[in-house]
Amino acid sequence: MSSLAEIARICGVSVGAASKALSGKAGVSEATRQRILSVAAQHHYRPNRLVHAIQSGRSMTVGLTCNDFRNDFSGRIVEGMLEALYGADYDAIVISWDLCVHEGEKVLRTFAERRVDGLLMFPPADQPSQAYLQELKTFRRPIVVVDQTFAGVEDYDFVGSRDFEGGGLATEHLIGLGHRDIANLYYGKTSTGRARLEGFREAMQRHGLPVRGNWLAEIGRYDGNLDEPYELARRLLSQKDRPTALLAFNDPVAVQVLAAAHDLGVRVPEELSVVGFADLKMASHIRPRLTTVAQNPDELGRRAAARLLSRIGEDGNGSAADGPGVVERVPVSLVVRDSTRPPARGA
Amino acid sequence: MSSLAEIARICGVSVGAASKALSGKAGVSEATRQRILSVAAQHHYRPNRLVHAIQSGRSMTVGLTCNDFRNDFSGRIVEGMLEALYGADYDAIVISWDLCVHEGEKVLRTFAERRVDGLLMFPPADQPSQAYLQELKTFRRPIVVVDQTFAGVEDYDFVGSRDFEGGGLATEHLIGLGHRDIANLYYGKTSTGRARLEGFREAMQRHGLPVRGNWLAEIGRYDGNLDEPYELARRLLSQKDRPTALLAFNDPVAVQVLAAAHDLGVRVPEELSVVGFADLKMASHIRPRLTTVAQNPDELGRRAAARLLSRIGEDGNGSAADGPGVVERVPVSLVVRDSTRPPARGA
DNA sequence: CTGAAAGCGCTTACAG
DNA sequence: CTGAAAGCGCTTACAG
Repeated sequence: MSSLAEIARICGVSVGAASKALSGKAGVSEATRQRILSVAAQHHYRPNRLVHAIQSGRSMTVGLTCNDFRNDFSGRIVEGMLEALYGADYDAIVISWDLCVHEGEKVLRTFAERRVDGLLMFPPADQPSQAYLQELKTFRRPIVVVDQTFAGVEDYDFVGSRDFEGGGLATEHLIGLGHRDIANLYYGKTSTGRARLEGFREAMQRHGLPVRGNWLAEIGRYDGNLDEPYELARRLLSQKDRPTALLAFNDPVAVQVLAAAHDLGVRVPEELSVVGFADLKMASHIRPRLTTVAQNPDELGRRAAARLLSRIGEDGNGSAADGPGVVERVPVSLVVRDSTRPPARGA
Repeated sequence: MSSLAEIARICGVSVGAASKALSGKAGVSEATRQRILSVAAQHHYRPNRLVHAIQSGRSMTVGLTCNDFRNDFSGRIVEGMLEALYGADYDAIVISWDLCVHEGEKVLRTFAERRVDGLLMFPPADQPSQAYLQELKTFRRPIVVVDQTFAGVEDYDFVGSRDFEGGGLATEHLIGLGHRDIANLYYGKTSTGRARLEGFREAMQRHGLPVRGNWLAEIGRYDGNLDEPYELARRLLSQKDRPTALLAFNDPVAVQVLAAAHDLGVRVPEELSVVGFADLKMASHIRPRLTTVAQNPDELGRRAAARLLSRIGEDGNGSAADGPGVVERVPVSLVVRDSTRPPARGA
């Protein structure tokens, strides 16, 4: 990789002159500038941005920790982020959240040592260690938490979805169809899961409908296989007094509900209405097409990145010191498809 | 962010001494070292890795371009890469491939300016511009292409799956079940799609079975909605002489085939056997569970990263100059589930 | 054991 | 218009 010094030497000028010529600054004759420019192009000269980062104190990079890239939801969040960052000439250094949980402090140290200008945290359900939270405190740069909150990050900016409203929307939809016996397969370990459940509860209460204990199932372990959600759904649907409708934590869980119903011979939507959450691509691909609460992951990612960039712009290490973070909630909307319909039997 | 100079000043030593103490080098008394260490810890001193990158000529970062993070396949590749990189104390600067296609040269320039030590390219179907390929040539660092090849990158190292064998495996499975009338919904725009089709062709030929033109459908446009694959499947299955089995380009396409079959009232697997490719999570979640050719994306990612790291280790700008790149093919395997069974009517 | 100096690749005031 | 020098934050020979 040819250096400025080489270019300067070839052109017979000082590095200072070469620097000015290449950066478009005044102080060199047009002839000299052209000569330098052409030599630089010939030699594929690429200015070393690391130097600029050191000199300016801005690395023009942000750290990005993501829980998993395996689904259409987090993937689109990441894409939204990358898009917004790219537009601001920023790049992302990406580390998977798994590593954050297991070696969290080390990961944060890496980010600090690489002098990222800010941090985008897309956390999963697993609560990070105390050491991690501790290290976060000493991370003197803006942080934006995305989608999910957890204990210890209340002070940072947050961009998420209107999960509570989403839970309400889904419930209202089912109640509007005439359902009264509504089950909920929720994921209490995450802030989103709890909010959706609360939205459900509140809507049920508003309509004077009871939330029955045996129609409430909590997912304890959420992994890629989704074995537990499947089993829970199966158990729930095997009961004598089966619900006529079910709200799932999200689309993948809803797919497990469909699978369990299928395996038990319970027809959807004839005998059971199912609502998901997220509106992943799969939701409209499977049969029956899934009714779900659509989120806007791209927007989530873009807004999170935009907020971080604006914090970085504010300068003055806009970290926790500034007091409680700003909370932004992206709207959700109900998408009605084929997995819901009025109940067959009277409630 | 406190600097070494500050730490040194506080301790009343030279920066040189502080540097030695913190890096564990000899040349400072144990007492001094301890003092420096404790002051550094108190002030949350984080060495500036950008400086180290400049001094050593190694940034300990690699560029990673990915076509889309939206699915379980590419996501797991990326995770495999991040895992391997992290183990070698490397980090990834991630840019989405979309940007590579549209502003490819600019993206590569960014990587060059950030002095990444190598490049992991996970390309999609879209052929990048000439300007991009041109810029690639002047990128004097190792490059590893993953999963998919395209014209102009034959000289770089490549890590992909045994797509050809996979196509053969799937076909042999169907033939073994007694199918003779096998359709193929393929994606000719990608190297993987072409290889799978060839594997199919070769297997059919080996068994003396004809590949019928009207049972061969090429996907022209592959996007997230998969509207075209759905339509193609629908048309294919609406023919008078319907095939008894169908090979899909990949799992998402197979899901569209299931949807089309469902919508036409064609029962799977009773009237139609369907085989996918990839073994995404969804494959075992949907009903009927999908028979598919399993790939190993994590391994793909890990191997690609390992190969890149080894090239970087070799030093001497191991780029195209070294002649044709090494090609590595990760094995695939058939996973038989519920979407395939012997044909009902005689062939 | 400790400090002063050079150097990594650049930019930016400051002299000629 | 052009060059020499200082400085960004560090490391590493080289003197004391």
